[in-house]
Parts: sequence; structure tokens; C-alpha cells
Amino acid sequence: MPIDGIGLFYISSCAIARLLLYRYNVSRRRRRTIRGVGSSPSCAVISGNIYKTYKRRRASINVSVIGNNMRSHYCGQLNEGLVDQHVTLCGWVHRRRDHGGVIFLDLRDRDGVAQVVVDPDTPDAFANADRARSEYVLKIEGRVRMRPEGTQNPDKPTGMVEVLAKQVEVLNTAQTPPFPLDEHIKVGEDVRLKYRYIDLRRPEMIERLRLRSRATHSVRAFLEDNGFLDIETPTLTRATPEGARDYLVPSRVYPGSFYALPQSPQLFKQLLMVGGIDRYYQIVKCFRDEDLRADRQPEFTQIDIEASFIDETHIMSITEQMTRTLFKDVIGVELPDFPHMPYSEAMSRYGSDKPDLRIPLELVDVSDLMTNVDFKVFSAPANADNGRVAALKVSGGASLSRKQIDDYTRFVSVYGAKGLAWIKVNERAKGLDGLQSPIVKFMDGIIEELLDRVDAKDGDIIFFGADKTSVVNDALGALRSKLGEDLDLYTCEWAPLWVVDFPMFEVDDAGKLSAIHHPFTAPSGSVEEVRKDPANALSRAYDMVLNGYEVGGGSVRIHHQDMQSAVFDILGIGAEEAEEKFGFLLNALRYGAPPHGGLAFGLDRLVMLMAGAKSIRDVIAFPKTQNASDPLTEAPGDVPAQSLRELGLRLRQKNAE
RNA sequence: GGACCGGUAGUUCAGUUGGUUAGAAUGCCGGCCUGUCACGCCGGAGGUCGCGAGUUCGAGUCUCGUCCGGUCCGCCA
Repeated sequence: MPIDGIGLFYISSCAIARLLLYRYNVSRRRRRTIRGVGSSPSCAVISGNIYKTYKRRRASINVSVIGNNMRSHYCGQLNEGLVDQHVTLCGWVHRRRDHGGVIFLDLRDRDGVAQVVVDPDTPDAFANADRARSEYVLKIEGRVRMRPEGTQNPDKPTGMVEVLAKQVEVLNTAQTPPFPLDEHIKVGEDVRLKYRYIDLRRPEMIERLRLRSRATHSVRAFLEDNGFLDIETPTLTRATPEGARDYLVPSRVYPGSFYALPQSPQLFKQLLMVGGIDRYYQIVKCFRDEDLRADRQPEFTQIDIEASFIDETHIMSITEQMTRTLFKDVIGVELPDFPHMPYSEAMSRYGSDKPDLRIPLELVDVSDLMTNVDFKVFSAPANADNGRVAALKVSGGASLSRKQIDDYTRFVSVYGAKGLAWIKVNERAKGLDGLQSPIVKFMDGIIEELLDRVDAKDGDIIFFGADKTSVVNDALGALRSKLGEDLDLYTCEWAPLWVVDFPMFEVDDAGKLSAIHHPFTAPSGSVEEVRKDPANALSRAYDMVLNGYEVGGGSVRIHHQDMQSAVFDILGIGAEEAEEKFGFLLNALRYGAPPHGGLAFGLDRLVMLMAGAKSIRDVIAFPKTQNASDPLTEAPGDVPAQSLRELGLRLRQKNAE
């Protein structure tokens, strides 16, 4: 009992201290960043380098050394306030500067770098400093003192002080690292991944992982405060017929049968709702055996959320607040209110279901102008049911060179566009003579209306896409993002939004319907309406989009068995298959399933954006390469024949033919 | 499954029309240096030009194949 009491007291006093500290930091940050929050309602105005922002902010964190029995302080904690104190530091030799009579050691730990001075008055320490090399692990005892006048370095966080070493202990030697740890030297990612444990020592990498930790902490705190329960779900589960390819795990006990690693805890979280949990969350690994991208790893982390007796308005409101809190807590950014945009509007105005609203460009539909032009490339799609002709005007874009335009033409070709027509508006007042374009000769009679519609001014360029609607949207949507980046057209730093009113199904090339979200998403209409016209049914799904990335997505779920069966029907999942694969879910829906819905965030993407990283690999401690391999462990690897035999597996001959 | 870019010293890169012994910077090793902070100065070592074929008198360089890394399309409910 007394022990419990002490423990409780200890925890709560710590928590209070942290809370106070946290309050202090938040208010300081708010003062600094609120200036940057600007005029546009859906945009946070650019307020300088984001990495700098959280780097600066981190400097104010008091890192606890309680329970650390080898060191008294972290290197990064040294400051004028510690002058004349005796400190013990532990860390790695970041750099060694040997002046013959005096040796400077830059000692690095996860919190920063401290300068240690070793002079010959302490011969043992001097000898050890002399043999120290890069990345040796040292323990240093000494006195903190101000650096002599004229040698202070205000560019470094600990640059006003140094530690005069009394003892230098070599805790471990180190081989010369395969690459330098200086942040200003770039190193190939394959080398970094092979020696990830060294790469992680780089301040930039530690900083990103710290950011990630703070992000999950913020999310957990928010959700716990709002009554969500953290509940774990199985990792060994069963394969689902729809969706991504599953990672399979053979069963030893049932030879020939397989577990699947979850693509998400979707079904389990719905079962938790039927189980009366009411509010659930989990920060959880998910697995999808599909090809990788900069923002896609075979295993990734979701912030998974589900709630009962709630509709889409409330879920979006809660998770939007969560995201806003997250950004404020972790990088001191006040996100604006998130606008809601129907899927159809996103597609027609931006050619994407995850538009980057930092970019001021928009697709403008000009199909109606092109129905009669003497130019088949435009008139054919303009007259086709599933065709579209759209324009994308870039202010000041007339200065683009022929080579740049050719590059963009090649760029859109990967999306299926057969070309990229353009008009340079050199001088509108001169009429056709003031335009420069390979296609303007076909635009006789409609050119003024066209220029008016896109609000073309002297110096602009107008790009055109004309093809099947999906090709035009893909191509011009991608071109829009590309131009935004190449020409640095961003009007703000953060542009979040909700995309809503997704179609329920999409038609594939074979004419078969598949679920756009997933087959448990509730359609907007009744069972009868959905069965009658599935192709036009809308779903109660929503995606959170930030800077052109889908960072989260969810829906209100089907909670009636008859609707669920209808959707399986439409998807071509027969009653028998549905019963076999999802019988447990259909059963659960018969036993009093509450109305429920939720959302899943891609934690890696969120952290990547907050960290200003280009790839989620940079915010994952041990990521995989684009071929889904790990250069560090060399996974995936062979297994002994005996293991296969136990699992009832035999490999097919590799070069059978 | 496909397109594109890259692979040369530990690292980052240069390498001309195919032509002598493949270079630079940095790192590493040795020496000198008591106020540097990406310390400085002097000297030295370090190469399977990803791998395999082919063309050629001769290949880092040209051709084909292949492996690896990256970006993207398809794919990713």
C-alpha cells in the first residue's frame, strides 16, 4: 500500500510538472506562430522553414535524466546556467579536433552536441582523448565553464559553454563509420538503410523519430481525453477477398491453411462496436502486399478510430479537432478550418480526389466550346459521353521554354494523355496574332470566349487535356501538382480539406463494380435505391486530405445485415462466399449492431508532412526499400527446408520451363 | 507487369570521339600543432569502374542481358 501511494504521488507530480511545462511551451509557441496564420480561410500562410520551427521549439524541452545512472545531463542541455557544475556526459565522438596541446571533442547524444576540452594537465584523460576516434563511445566527467572570450560560438545551441574534462573514459571503440554523420553531406539511401543504426544517430533522424513520438503521444492524449479506449486486435487473422494483396502466414497446425496479416483492423473494430465498446482507437501496424511508393510501405501505421451512435459530421469534427491539436502540439501550427468538398467537385476542379489546395491552379471545363471545332482531338472527346476537354491556365507561364513544354508533354503521357496542347498568350489585344500555339488555328470563332473563360492575361499559358474524362483528370491533375511544385506556386504552407460524397462503387474495365472505399461502407440511400442504381449511389465516406496527400479516410459503416448482403451482392460476392468469408460479420450485424463509423489515419504520412520529409521512409526507424526488402537484416530470407516441411509447404521449381 | 534516372576509392562525385598508369573532394592512417568548432599544415594508403556476355587491336566509355537503389504508371477496398 505505501509503495503504491508513493508511486502514485510520483506519477502525478511528474504529470503536473509536465503539464505545466507543456502549457508554457504551447503558449510561447502560439505567440510565435499565430502571426503566420493568415488571410485565406482554408490556408495557413507560409511561416518559414517547418524543420526550423520544430527544431527551435524542441530546444525548450527539458529532457529528464532521472533513472540514468551513467550521466548527469544530456549534451544538448548544457548552458550558462550550469557553469561551475560538475557534470557527467555519455555519448559518441561527433568530431575530434586535435591541436597537439589541447584536444576538443564534440560529444553527441540524442539531445545535442557539447564541446569537451581535454588538456595535458589531466594525462589519463588526455591519453584517452588522443586515441578517441569518430563514433567512439565516451563517458566524460568535468566542469562546465564559459568558453573564453572570443571563442564562443552563438551558432550552436551549447556554443557559449564547454566542459573541461577531468576524466575521459572510452566505453567502447568503433570502426570508422561507412558514411559521415554530418547533415550537410548526402548519402545514398541504400547505404543508410544497411547501417540504419548509424544513420539514426544523425540529429536529423533522431529529431524525426522524436517528432513521431510526440505525435503519437498527442493523438493518444486527445483520444483518451475524449473517452476512446485503446484496444488491441489480432495480427494473425484471416484473408479478405477484396482489397489489397494479403501477406500470408502459413499455419503449422492446419497444413494448407493460412493466416493473413491485417490490411487494417477494419472488421475487428466494427465487432468492437457491436461489442459495446462505443469508442475505440489503436495505433497499429497494417500490412499490404502491393508495390511501394515514396508514401507507401508494405507495413505502415494507422491511427485507427471507430465510434458508435455517431454520424459522419461528428466523426469528422472529432478527428479534425484531433488533427488540429496534433499540429499545434507537435509543430506549433494552427490549422485552419477544413473545408468540405464533394468528390465530384474535387475531380472536376482539380482532377484529383486528393487535391493540393496550396496550388492556386484549377481545371476549367471547355468541352462545350469544342463540340464543333475542326480538330478531332478536341471535338471527339467534347462530344463523347465519357470524354472531357479541360484547360489549365498558368499565370505568367508564357515564359516556359519549348523544352519545358516538351518535358510536361512527356510527363502527362504516363497518365495516358496522347499530347499536351497549349496556347501562349503573348498579347491579347492583338487577337490571334498575339497568341502563340500549335492549335490556335482550330479555335477560330471561339477563341475570345475561351480566353475569357480561363481569364487569360498577357504572359499566361493555357494547357489543354482532351480525352476520356479519367485520362484528362489524371493527366491535368498531375500536371497541376507538378507545375505547382516546379514553379513554386504554393500560396500557403498547409491546406487541409475533407473530400466527401464519394461514389459507392466504381466500374472496372471488365464492367464489374468494386467498392471505392471498402465493402462495409454505408451507402447514402436505402437498400432498394442502392440495388436499383448502384453505379450512381453515393457513400457515406470521407477522406482527410492535406497538401495533396490522403492522410485519413473513413466512413459510416453498414450496421444492418440486409444492407451488407445487398452490397456484397452488388460486388459479385455471392451469398455463399459472403457467408464463408464474412459470416462472422453478418452474424454480428444480426445481434444488435449499433450505428457506427470511424476513420483511419496514415500516421507515417502525417508525420512525414509535419517533418517536411520527402518519403515516409524518413520517419520510419527501419523501413523497407522499394522492392520490399530490408538491406539491414536482408529480409526476406530463406528458411530451412525443415520449416517448410512442418508447414506443409513445398517450393515450386524456380526455372520450371 | 511497365517507363525513366542512377550504380566509378569508405562516402559524394568528375571521367572528353573508345586510346598511356582511372582523378577530385572528403573520410581513413602517420607526423606537426594549446582555442578550435566542417580546425590547420605536411606525407601516405585506398579501385571487382554493380555483375555477365558481345563489338573492337583496345571498353569505365558502345550494344545486349541481368542485379541493386530511386521516382512514377499499373496496383494499393
